[in-house]
Amino acid sequence: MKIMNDLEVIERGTVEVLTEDELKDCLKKGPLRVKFGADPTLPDIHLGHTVVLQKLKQFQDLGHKIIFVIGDFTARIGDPSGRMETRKPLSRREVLKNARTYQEQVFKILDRKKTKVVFNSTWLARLTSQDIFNLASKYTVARMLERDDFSLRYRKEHPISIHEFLYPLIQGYDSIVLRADVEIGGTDQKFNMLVGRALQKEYGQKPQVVITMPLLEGTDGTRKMSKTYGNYIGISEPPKEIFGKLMSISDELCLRYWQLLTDISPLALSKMKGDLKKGRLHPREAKKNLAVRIVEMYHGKRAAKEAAKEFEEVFKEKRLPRRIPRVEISKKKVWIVKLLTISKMAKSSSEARRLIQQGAVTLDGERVTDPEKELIVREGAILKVGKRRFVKLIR
RNA sequence: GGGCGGGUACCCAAGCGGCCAAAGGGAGCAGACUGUAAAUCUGCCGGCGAUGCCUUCGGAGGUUCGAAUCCUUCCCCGCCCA
Repeated sequence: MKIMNDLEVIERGTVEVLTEDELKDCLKKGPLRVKFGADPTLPDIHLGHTVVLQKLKQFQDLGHKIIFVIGDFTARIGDPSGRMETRKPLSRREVLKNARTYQEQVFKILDRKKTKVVFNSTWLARLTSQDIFNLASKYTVARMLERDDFSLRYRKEHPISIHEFLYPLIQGYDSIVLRADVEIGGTDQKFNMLVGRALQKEYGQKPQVVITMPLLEGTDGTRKMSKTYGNYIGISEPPKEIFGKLMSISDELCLRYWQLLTDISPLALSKMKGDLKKGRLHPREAKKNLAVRIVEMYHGKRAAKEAAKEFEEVFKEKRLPRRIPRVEISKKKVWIVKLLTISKMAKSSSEARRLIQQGAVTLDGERVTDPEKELIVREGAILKVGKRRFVKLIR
């Protein structure tokens, strides 16, 4: 009975479990070793990562052991998953720095006490070329080319480097070393994780159960959330930012975010769906609740409340934000274009001119339309560019 | 080793002697509309105190009144044959 219940919790929200039967068997045998790997290629983890992390948390709550593999070695090879081109290799220093912030952030979700953190360079850096050849002999080029991203690149005559073929093998080797019972990752990791399974078999181990989680769409609603696309929300961003970004997602995304990013029960979710459909709940409210909930998760109740309040004030009541960056102006008279560039509101004076011409600039609520305008700086004057960027002028 | 095709702005991609700061698309930014929605529409989208000037089309030279476009050379990339 307990097993059936655990199974239900584990499977909720997953895309695939390979295979369910194996998972059941494993559950019978007691606590599982659940592997989760992350290559510290970028310093911040964003909401997209949290989908998998929350699943891991559920495993922890059920009493299983999480092995968090920091791919300090693999990061330097570069995961080819979903890529149309080879990744640029990272320096050892960058990787280590990223790894540190990763850990900090990951434990906002995971229970530190129930997590074992390992660095895969510990064993991977020690492999001899002999070991690597041996490993490489366990898999074939044809099977590698089955992979979507590889075959696409191959067909399009884009380069594929040999080391990219090695990547899945190396990652799979982690599973062998760790004797993983289960590995969890996004759907983009399916291939790599399956290679791990195949290799475990080759090395005489019981193959790991592979669980894939959906990839979260970014704030643009189409592509997966990723820093390179600039459509991400980092969990370490200021509450105000997280709140604002969440408020500007589309209504369709809102429900998806509820489902994947919060611990909302299936029941509550379907109720919300119904309410939205029947007009009992305004989409904006649903979004606001979501924003509050998520900020709460990473910054606490108070921050969430404040962010919500300020949001209302600035955008609904058109009031000024609480904290406005100050810029000191020494001269009494300033050319507007200069003012915009020195206050970093515009990257170049060409851009400053453009913004003025497009009517994006106001000073104390008054629109500035003349790019040649010389203005007298009033202490505490508010310069606004676009809808949300403010600066206070100080003498 | 041989043959072929390429390197253009943040990305994709046209242009192949002047009309090119360089078509088109995407991203981004701004404005309108709104719920800071999304979608849509419009504009902008190298730099410069700026009706002009300066720097860009892989690098360096050259031809020409004039080069992203032609020539030489170098670097880089892909494919095919071996």
